[in-house]
Amino acid sequence: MVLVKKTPTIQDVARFSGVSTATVSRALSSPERVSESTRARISEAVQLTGYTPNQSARSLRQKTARTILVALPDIRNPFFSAILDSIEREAAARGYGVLVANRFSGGDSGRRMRDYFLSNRVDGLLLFDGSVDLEQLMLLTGDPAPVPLVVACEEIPSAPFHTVRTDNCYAAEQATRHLIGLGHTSIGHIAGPCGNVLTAERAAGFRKAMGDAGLMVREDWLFEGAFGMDQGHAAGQRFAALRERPTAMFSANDESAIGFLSALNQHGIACPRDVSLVGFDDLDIAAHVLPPLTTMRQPREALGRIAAGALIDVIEGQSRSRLPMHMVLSSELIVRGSTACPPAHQSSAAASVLPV
Amino acid sequence: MVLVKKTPTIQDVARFSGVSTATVSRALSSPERVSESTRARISEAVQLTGYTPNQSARSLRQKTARTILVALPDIRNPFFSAILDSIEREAAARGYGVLVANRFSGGDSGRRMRDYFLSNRVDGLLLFDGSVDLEQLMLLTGDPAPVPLVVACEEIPSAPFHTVRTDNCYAAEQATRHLIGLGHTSIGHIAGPCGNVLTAERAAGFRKAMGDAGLMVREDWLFEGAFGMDQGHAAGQRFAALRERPTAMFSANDESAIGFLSALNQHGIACPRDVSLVGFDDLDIAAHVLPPLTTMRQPREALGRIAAGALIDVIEGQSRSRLPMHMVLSSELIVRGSTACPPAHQSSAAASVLPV
DNA sequence: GAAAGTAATGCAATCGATTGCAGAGGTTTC
DNA sequence: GAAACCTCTGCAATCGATTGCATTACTTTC
Repeated sequence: MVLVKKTPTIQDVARFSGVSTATVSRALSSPERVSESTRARISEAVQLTGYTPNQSARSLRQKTARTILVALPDIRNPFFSAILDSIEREAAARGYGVLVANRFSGGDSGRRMRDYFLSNRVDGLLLFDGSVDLEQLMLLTGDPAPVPLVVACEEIPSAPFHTVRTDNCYAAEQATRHLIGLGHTSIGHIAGPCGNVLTAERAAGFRKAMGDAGLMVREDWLFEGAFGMDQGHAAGQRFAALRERPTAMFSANDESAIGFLSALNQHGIACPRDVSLVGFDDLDIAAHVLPPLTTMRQPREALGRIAAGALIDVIEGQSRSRLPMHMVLSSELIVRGSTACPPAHQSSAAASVLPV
Repeated sequence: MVLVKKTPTIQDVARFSGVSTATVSRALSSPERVSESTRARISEAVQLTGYTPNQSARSLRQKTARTILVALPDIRNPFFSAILDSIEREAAARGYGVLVANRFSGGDSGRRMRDYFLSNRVDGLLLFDGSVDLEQLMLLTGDPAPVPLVVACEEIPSAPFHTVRTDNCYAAEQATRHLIGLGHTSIGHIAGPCGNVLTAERAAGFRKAMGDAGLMVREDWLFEGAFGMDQGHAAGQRFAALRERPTAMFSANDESAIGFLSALNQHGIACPRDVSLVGFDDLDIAAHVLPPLTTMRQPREALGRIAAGALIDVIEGQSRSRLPMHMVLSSELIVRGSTACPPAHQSSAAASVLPV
């Protein structure tokens, strides 16, 4: 009694409109090659049957999947989830689906990626995780014709791919200069996980700004935040235990900074009175912690959009240049309440007043 | 000179191992049907050629995509990104890919979903967005054989699908009781966006706990937080402007609560001294704001894992029951620093002491 | 008015894996 | 020793859309 409706195929449409499947296919993909009247009959039949092309059949024939793979280190990180949002939007607008592969590092990541391509599930890869083993993937094709791949955020030096990233080094420099401009001379740094390219770049920017200003970088004022709130908190604990503390800190990301802040509070260290703090990323939360966090805003929406667009351009062979392009987006300093002049300034001002 | 390596097919493996493609196929999918020696030769050839089955061909023949579609209202929301993380893990473990469709509501959502199924791109749908139009999707098949679909978080009453969710109403009740247990009698509520099922359930739990305790719910102490930090902040502004304020607030989610907190701080209203605050979700950030947020922890990891598992069971026809199952996970109260006894208690205690 | 050109359409091969059916060769059963 | 029954394997159809080539029926050109 139950009428099992088969999902309509191109055959059904062809039968309904009294033409061959070839004509139906052409009517849908290159309408100008089909006469007006036939086209009308076909689109009527499409309406009637509710036909949608079978993607598997199309993929098999055309060897494209109309799907991209996004490999992320940790999707729970709000930094990445915002990017994924804009990737998804751009991809959907261009008719591509988005497959996510999370925590995409570790031993067999190369093989897993390779399988995605070999099994024809995806046309391209958007890689946000620099720790992935690319060697395996590179085996896929000869060197001169690598798989469509765009590397985002992380830098993979000398690889023949487009990259999209923000200028971490310069941004870190700017963040540090902001503190220096406020009068701070003793400044520490909460770094990311070691081995990470971002960590290295941001630390380099910090050192550069310090060096340019003729300030010393004290190794005991460098903490590892590893990009997590808990690790930032731990850094805060160690900070509180210092005999001599810097008057300002630059954190390599907002999450570390927020964890750091919460530890400060536990120890009765006030921000920005006792210590100024600059974060990195401008997560939504940054404006809402106490005090609101001064931070370097990363253009997350643009990053995802541009990376996805570039990848699809490569897939469709529309990439403007044959050579790998390296796109660098710039960050913006957002000054909020977590930075102020150093207490030393005030006391030295006081000192210079009192003796008079 | 460039050797274009074609991606290896089952034909190549067959040729290498001197058997037919049928045997190779069987060796890979049901090894027990192939003799030991042949199997060895085949797996050697697989190694040698680096063969991976073409998923499009397989999908076409078997009418399965080994992919699920996850429809989310907003992936940037950390609540959802944590769930997506566990979905992805569970799906990957069972050999399924995860396609994400973000902001999956609005006019044509039904048609978009229908197309995903009709085009054979996905085998099932994990729906986190109650505002999606299911009618269109239901047209796909007869009523008795609906598409594999699991509805998570949101409740769609009387629909013939498995659902996985947390007991929002009871959890909200518990959260409110926690405040009542501390001695609060004037309690307000920051609600979610109106029209949302979660909003309604959490508000209902709030009202239930208040009613059970014989407490009045004052309509001017109900704010709309709409689940965003900015809206929570706005609610905080309105709270600060009240002539008479409640001594405690229950917020329908952590983000609203955090926005609310930041507004309180701007107005010099101290939490928990002047007002206690309970959130909902236990985002990572909740432990790191100031004061650390008391909140109802949602079992996010379990939610994603169970929902994905249930969906794949349905897809593979292993679903234990033919009837829709309604799984309800329970939440846990995490008491942190944002809740305390009401100031009224202290002053009344003081009052009762002083006159003596 | 013949040759050439063009527009619209159909035929049938093709993509790569799966699977129903059948056959070959061997073993068990009575 | 014939019938029945395995086990292992191959043949060829099949899934649904795309596309190179061929065909038909006009139109244009000189």
